[in-house]
Amino acid sequence: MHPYEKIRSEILRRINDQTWPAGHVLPQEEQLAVEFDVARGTIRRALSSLVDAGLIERRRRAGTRVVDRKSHTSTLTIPIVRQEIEEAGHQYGYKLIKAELCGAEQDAQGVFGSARLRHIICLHLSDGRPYQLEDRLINIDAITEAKDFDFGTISPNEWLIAQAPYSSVRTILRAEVASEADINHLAVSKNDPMFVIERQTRFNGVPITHARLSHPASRYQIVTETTDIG
Amino acid sequence: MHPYEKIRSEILRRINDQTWPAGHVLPQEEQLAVEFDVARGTIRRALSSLVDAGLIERRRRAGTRVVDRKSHTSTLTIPIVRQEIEEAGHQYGYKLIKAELCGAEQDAQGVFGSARLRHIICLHLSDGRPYQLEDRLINIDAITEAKDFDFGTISPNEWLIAQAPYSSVRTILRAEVASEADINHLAVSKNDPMFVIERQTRFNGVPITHARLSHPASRYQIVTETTDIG
DNA sequence: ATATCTAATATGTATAGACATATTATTATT
DNA sequence: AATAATAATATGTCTATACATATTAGATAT
Repeated sequence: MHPYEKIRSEILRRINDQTWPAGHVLPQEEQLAVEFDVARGTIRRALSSLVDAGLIERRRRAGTRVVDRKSHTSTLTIPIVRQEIEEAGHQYGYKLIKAELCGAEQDAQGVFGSARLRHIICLHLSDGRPYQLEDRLINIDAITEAKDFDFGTISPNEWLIAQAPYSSVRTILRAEVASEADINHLAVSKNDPMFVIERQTRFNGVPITHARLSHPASRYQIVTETTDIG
Repeated sequence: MHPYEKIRSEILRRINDQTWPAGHVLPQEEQLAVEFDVARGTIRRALSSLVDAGLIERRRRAGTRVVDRKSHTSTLTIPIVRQEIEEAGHQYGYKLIKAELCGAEQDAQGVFGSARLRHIICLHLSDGRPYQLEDRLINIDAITEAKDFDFGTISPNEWLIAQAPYSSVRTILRAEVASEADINHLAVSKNDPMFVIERQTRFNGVPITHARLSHPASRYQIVTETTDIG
């Protein structure tokens, strides 16, 4: 165990046992460096990982204080669907349903402005069973190669991640009742609940793509686990 | 803009425009330090934030390589429910439905072993309207104060976060059809979809609490946005 | 060929000192 | 009493150097 890890553990202990309760201002770096008999840089290393973990906040001149935790944060990882299915040990299948050019009329949220779009609907299968219905818009003014690409065998999901860089992603998670399209393609019934992921990516502010990914609720859930920094 | 930020941007640019495609091994720290005319520490600062962003991977002796992105990661923040409601500008309300001692029989997942438990069911309201139904088990062998605490006015959610430290959290997100309890307390109908958050916290490996938080799907969704490190 | 030991090496950690900068607290001015 | 200028200060960044360590590539032995 490195010195910075030992120091981090000790500080964590003091936060957890309320020696340093929420709102408490910690001793400054120089003082901690003296206490633990290390260089200031080592103290900074320990503290910065506690900042990342959301346990403390630091501000110049004001110092370091223990955060009053009002939320749980964890890292949400949404793999590309083929990967997800294959890692679960199943056979991945893909079917293109529709791929046509369109304009702003399909863009219900109006995020793409006046850009020309391609509208793609496709189905991802796990062991031949419908797993995810993908309904996607791609900005072909930004990704010109998307205009004529044949999505018959490669899904837009996969193609885009290899092709188009993105710098920011907005993800919405929600439950919905099965739509007409869901019922038609995902082998679900009227009134069945769906787990829907909506995702929008941008590159340097320019909207690249918007996707609605719907799953039968009975066959889908998202699990996240925080890493324990004892 | 600090030197390390400029360097990070430049490296990011090279990754995005495929100068350094997925799998490519970057020049080593010393070489980058010469190229950008900075100290090695500054290069490390730039690279480590790209590691955090999931864009590169580093291994001793093997070097630094561009990750083949197979997933989108973002930070999921689940605030405590009172905070969530009040920040949306609504009036928070709380109602205890049930709070009794029990044993392992209520622990469907069997995570608590033979620990004694307290089983609490309560309702969170937004402007008087049912918002979230909380069904929780607390390990009273680990949190002894929970045995006799009166949850009549303070919700276990809030009480626990102030009381009990946790070091790891497992969160499951899923869609379900309304259960009997949901229908009884959340003003939803049979067949209505629910958005369910299941959360289990541990402290140094000991299970502290398990909660099932259900919301009417029509009134709830989770939004996450990655920060753009252009 | 296969397994094991050995050396090379890129990243990881720690130190110590200098300077930068946001933010707060104090003082001076209106 | 409110506002603006000024000084103090804790954190943030950068440098330069030394040593540690995981991992790999090559040499050696089985």
